[in-house]
Amino acid sequence: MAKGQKPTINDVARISGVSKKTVSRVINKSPLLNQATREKVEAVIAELGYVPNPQARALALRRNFLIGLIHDNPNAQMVLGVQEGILDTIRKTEFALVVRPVDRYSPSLLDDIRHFIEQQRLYGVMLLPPLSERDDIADACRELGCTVVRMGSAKLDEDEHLVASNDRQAVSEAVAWLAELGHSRIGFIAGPEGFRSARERQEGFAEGMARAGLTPDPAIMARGTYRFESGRAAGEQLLSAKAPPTAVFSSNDEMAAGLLHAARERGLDVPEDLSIIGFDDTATAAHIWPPLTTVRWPIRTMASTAALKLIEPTSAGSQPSMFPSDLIRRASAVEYPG
Amino acid sequence: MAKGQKPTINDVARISGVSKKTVSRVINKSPLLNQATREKVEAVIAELGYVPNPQARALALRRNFLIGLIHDNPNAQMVLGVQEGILDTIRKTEFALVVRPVDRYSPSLLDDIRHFIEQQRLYGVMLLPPLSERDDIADACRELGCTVVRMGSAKLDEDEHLVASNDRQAVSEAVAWLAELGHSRIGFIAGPEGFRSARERQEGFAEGMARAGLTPDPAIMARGTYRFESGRAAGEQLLSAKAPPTAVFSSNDEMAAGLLHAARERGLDVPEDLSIIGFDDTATAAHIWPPLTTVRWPIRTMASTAALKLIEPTSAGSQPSMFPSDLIRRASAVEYPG
DNA sequence: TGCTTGTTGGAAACCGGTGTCAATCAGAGG
DNA sequence: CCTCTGATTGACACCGGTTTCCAACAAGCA
Repeated sequence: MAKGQKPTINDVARISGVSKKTVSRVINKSPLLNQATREKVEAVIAELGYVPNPQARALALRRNFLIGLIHDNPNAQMVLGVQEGILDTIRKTEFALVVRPVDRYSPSLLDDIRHFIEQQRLYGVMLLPPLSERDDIADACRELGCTVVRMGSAKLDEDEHLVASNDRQAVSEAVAWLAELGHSRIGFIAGPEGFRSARERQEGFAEGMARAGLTPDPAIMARGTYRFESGRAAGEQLLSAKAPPTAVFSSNDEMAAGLLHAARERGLDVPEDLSIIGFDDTATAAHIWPPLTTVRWPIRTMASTAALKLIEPTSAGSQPSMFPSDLIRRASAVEYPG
Repeated sequence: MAKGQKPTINDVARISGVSKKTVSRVINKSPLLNQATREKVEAVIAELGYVPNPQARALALRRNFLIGLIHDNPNAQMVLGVQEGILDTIRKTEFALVVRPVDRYSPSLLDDIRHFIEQQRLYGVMLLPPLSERDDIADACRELGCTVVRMGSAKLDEDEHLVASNDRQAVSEAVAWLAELGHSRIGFIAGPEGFRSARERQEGFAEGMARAGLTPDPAIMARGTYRFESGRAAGEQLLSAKAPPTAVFSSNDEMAAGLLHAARERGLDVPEDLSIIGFDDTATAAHIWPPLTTVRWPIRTMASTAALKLIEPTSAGSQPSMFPSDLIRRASAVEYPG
C-alpha cells in the first residue's frame, strides 16, 4: 500500500499470503476457517492496524450501520440521555448514531424525514416524543425500508418497535401520595393537547384522584404547553381560584418551575403553602428551590434497550417494552398542615 | 430495477438513454454538459425518485460526508445547542452528523476516539470543551486525516480550526457591572483546575476587579467542579467567611444554583442579601428563583460557524473565530443597598 | 487403495458510484 | 467539401469490500 494510505483488505491478503475472501472470512468471523490461518491473518491485521472500510462494506452488503435519531428537542436532558443510552448499546459495535433535530411544525416535516433517511440510507431510526406518537411518520420510515423503534409514554406500537414508560401509573401513584400526605384540594397542570404523554398523565391524575376517593375540581386544573411560561400562567390561574389548591401535580418539571415562580410572586411559600410535584426529573428539578419532588423515568435504560431492538431484531421480542418510573421525593411536597 | 429496490444510477442511465457517467455529471452539476441532456436526465431522476447512494459515492471519492461530534457532556443544553447549530449548516447538504459521547476519564480515551474516527472514516470532527482543550486529542484526529474544529473559551488553535467565546472579557464586564451596582465585597467561585474556561473566567474576574479598583479577597473565593453540589459547598465556605461577600460571580450556572441553595439554607435572601451572577445561561438560569443574571454565549451560532469551517475549508479563514458574549440581566443581581 | 464427503482457498463478478481518456459531433475556417 | 477545434458524451477501470462458484485438498469409509 502507498504511504499515508490506510491499509485495505488487499494489503492484508497480500502480506498474509491468503486471498481477500479469506481475510473477509476472518473479519466476519466465519466459522469454517482453519484456526492457524485465522490467527495468521489476525496478526497481520493487528500489525497493519487495518480497519475495514465501512462504506465499502455497506455497499457490498447492501445495508449499512447507521441508526438515526429523529427528534424535535422535547428537552435537552432527555435527548442527551437518549443519545447516551443508544451509545451504551452500540459503542462496541460497528453502528454509528446519526442525529437529526427537526421542526415538528414544518410543513415539509415528513419529506424532510424521508429525505434524511434516503440520503443517508439509514438502517434504522429511533423516534422520540412527540414525533414518536405520529403513525404517519413511523409509517413513512418503514416504507423506506427502515426499522423503527419508538419511545413513548404509552403502548403506541408492537413491543418489538417500542419502549415506553408507564406514565399513567406513575402519575396515579404520585397523586395518591399527595393524598396520603393529607392533601385533598389537588390541582393539575396538563400538557398540551395532542401529546400522548399529556393524555396519559392526565388519565393518571384522574385515576389517582379516584383511587384516593377525591373528586378533581376543574377550577384548579389548567392546560400548559410543557414550557416554563405556560406553567407560570397556569399557576396564576390555579392560585387565583376561589378555593386554591394546597398541592399541584404538574405534567412536567419545566411547568412546575413556572408554577413555583407564580406561587412566589403571590407571596406563597413552597412547600409550606403549596406542595408541588413535577415529572421528568430534569437537572432543573434538583437545582431549583425547594428541590422538586418529581417522577423519574429511566431514559437511558429505555434508549439503550431501544437501540438493542434496532440492531438485534431477533432478540427484540425478549426485551422489555414497558418501563417503570420512580417518584423522587424531595422537598417540594410535604404533609398538609391544615 | 427490481421491485422494491431503490433505483440506482444505472436505472437512471438506462431509462434516460445516456451513460452512467453522464448521470454522474448531472448529479455533480458538472458544467460541461448540454442543457437539454441535463434536463432530460433530471426529469428521469425526479420521476424515479432517485437518490445517489452515499456509501458508493464515499467509496469512489475516497472521502465521505460524515462529521463527528465528540464530547464528554459538559452540559446537556450546550451539547444540544451545538447539535442544532451544526445542523443549521449541514441540513441542506449531504453531510450528516454522527455523535459520540465519551468518558474523558477513561484510560483508553484516545484510542476510543481514534477507533471511532477510523471505523466510520469520518471526514471531520468537532471537539467540545473540555476535550477541545487537549492538544493530544486534536493531534490524534488530524493524524487520522480528519479536519478538526475546536470549540473553546480561548484561542486554542489556528483560526481555521477554532470557534471560541471571549470568556475573559465577558466575566470582566460582569464583575465591572457588580462594582457599578455598588458592590465591593465580590466573591468568586472558580471552575475546576485544568479547564481552560475556568482559567479564562478566573482571569476575567481578576481583570474586572482590577478595572473597578477592587482587590480580590481570597477568603471569599473558592473552587468548584462546575457541578451543583460543588457550588453549594463553595457557597457555604464563602458565606461563612468573617466578612462575607455581598455579591458572587459563579463560573457557571449550575454552581450558581448551588450557591443559591447554600444562601437559602443560611436564611439569606437573594438578591436582597446576596447578588449572584452565573455563566452559560442554561435553561435552569431562567427557571430558578430569582431568575439568574448570567453570561450568555452564542453556542448555536458558534457551532454553525464551526460546521462551516469543517465543510468549507476554503471559506474558513473568512469566518469569525471569536464570539462575543452578552450579560443577561435578570433579578439575581441588584444594587448594593448598604 | 479408490471413492465420497466436507473444508478451505481462489478467481471473478458485483455493489453503485467516480476518474481517465478517447470518441463523437457540430460549427468554423480554408 | 475537408480539416480543425472545442464541446459533449461514453467505455472502462477502479474504489474496497462481499458473494458465487468451483477447484484443491484432507479425512472418512468400504
